[in-house]
Amino acid sequence: MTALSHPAAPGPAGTPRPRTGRPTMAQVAEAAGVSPKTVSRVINGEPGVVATTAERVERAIAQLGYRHNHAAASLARGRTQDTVGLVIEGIAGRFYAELASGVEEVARAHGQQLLIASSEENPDRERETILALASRQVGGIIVVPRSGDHRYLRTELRSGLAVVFADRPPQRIKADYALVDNVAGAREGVTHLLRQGHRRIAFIGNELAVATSADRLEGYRQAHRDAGVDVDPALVVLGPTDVPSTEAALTRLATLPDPATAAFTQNSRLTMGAWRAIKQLDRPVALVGFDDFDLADVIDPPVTVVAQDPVELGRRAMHLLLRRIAHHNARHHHDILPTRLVVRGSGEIPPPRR
Amino acid sequence: MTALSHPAAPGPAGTPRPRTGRPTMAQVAEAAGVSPKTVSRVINGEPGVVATTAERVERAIAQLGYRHNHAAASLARGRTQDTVGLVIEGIAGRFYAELASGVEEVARAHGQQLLIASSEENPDRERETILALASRQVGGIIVVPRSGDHRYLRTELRSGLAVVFADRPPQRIKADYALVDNVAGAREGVTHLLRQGHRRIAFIGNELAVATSADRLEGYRQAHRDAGVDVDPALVVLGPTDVPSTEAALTRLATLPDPATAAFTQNSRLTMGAWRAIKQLDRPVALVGFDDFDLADVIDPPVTVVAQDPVELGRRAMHLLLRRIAHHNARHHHDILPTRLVVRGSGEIPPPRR
DNA sequence: TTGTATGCGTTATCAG
DNA sequence: CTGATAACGCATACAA
Repeated sequence: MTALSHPAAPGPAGTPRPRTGRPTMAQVAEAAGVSPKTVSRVINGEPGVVATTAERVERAIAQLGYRHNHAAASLARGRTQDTVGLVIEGIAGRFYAELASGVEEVARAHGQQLLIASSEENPDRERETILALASRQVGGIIVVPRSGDHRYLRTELRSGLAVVFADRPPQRIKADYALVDNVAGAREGVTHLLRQGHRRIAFIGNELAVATSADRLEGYRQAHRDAGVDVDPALVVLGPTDVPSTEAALTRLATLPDPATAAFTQNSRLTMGAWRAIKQLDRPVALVGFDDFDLADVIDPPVTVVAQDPVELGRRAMHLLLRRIAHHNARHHHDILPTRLVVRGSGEIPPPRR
Repeated sequence: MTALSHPAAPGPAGTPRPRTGRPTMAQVAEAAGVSPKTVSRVINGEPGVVATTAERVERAIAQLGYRHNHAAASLARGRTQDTVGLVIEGIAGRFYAELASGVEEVARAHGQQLLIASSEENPDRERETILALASRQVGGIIVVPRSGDHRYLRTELRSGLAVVFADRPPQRIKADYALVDNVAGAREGVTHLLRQGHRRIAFIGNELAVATSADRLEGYRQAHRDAGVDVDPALVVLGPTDVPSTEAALTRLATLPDPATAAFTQNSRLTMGAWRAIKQLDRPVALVGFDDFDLADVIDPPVTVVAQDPVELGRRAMHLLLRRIAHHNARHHHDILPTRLVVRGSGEIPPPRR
């Protein structure tokens, strides 16, 4: 009676089946008549295995349906080497989608698997999500931050986690980041309106806690300063995040006793909301938005935008991350991408005569 | 001379520092003056730890900056219990974004961390991506499949991986899935055009290898059959995937000797492409698209669509996955979601008089 | 209520 | 070129 007759028999002889039902390296090794270490070598493409042996191992792998256990490997190695994480506010929205595809493109070109997780626009969840990713032994993380204080990352950074910020800079810690030039972009968009003669330009944006918001407002202010025009604080509205509330905000601003004759909106959702409100008004209001969107050129009136390149932003962030992973002690790098004013509509909306 | 004087000394005494620079449970235990098991209890919220001890442990955790090592835990446990994966073709596009947010919503409600990975519209990458996720010990995976043969998943399914298909059914294997009713939706949209009197309706879609495409074409055929109208194969175009190629296709179909007077498009990108082409024509062409999109109601002419609910689709898929994880041997479930015809534009475009 | 011993599946070290 | 052995950090029995 051989050992094979008693597969369930305990004792030092025999290779126990793993609890998960998946075959292990030890089983593959036994089937191929080699040691586990040799199987490991074949799987990881390490040199020093003769072709015939490798082939035997490959066959055993195929026959048993063996799958590499990444958790075990990463535990044994100390840290994962081929996975990076991306934490974004939400998967919805063209901007994040494009940013993610830029990250992915570069990640794949460098043999890295990308894992995306969402923080749901919630600072607490942001922290949880990042730590969840870190505890899964990713080699590095790209964060589009929501929160205003990233000191909670100090522990991770000290322990060697590579972290890069995208679209918004880190706050209260030092780290690599890639951004678009929000100040210059907003300044250019608002200057475009000022050049047309507008003097009462509304600004509609998010809360200032989000850095991009503050920067775009700063650009709006700079444009006014450059043109020698005072900003009326009553025309600056911070808070709307969806289409209906933006519609309401714009309608209010355009029907003030001394109304806004133009508006600058801070992202494409707000731009669409503002555009819808303008359509309902009897008086035309000029509009420039930050970030381009589908059909902006064919709606009537078409919308002039400050276009950014989210795909490129993602690529840059991933490059920064790769560099940080390779050189943990390198100096911090910052990438600032330019924006591009896309003027649409031949007949711009002029300000009313006084 | 105590052991502490020789921190680097080998031997059974002393707790070695981990290679990653991150503190381990053993270090926390030592700092708190308890055993590793007690630390484990505190971390996992297991009962049976007196408050004062727990507090000591918490303090040690905070001071050392301890982070749970998920890889080690998942190895020791045999399988991750709180992570699920979602594999989609690409993050870009409103449909996938909304689907993902539906999945995420339910995942979070059930304490599951969601990891998203993209297959880049490539069947080979789809397989790699799924296996990569599986090797990371996720508890289950939701797949929006691209490939036409999923037998490669048999190994994973046998070994206990929970897999659910979303938006498109599995092929050549049995598994849970959640879909929208593509046949009925397309039939309703095309019937809408037939009721207006159109007899030459173009169909523009993707390759038939993608199941949704075939189903929507079937709906198109059924609508014709129900109305007693023959389908002209020359009006069925499969292949365009981007806006320019769709524009070209529609322009060609609308300028045939016996031209199409209406078109049904299979997804929102194709709809936008068709709409742009129609704008350039001197003759009006009626349009109905599958899947709704931003601004479809305000462009001129507005676009009637067969709307689906991708968020709900994601929710359903996640529910199926949770059920499958809980009951690995349950019967397979299939969820078919209805679509909704959204008629837009008061003045529909009539077919030309003969 | 707390601790001890053992194993999870893989990789690294070093010997053959 | 290949194999034995010892970690890796945590969880699970079971014992105290």
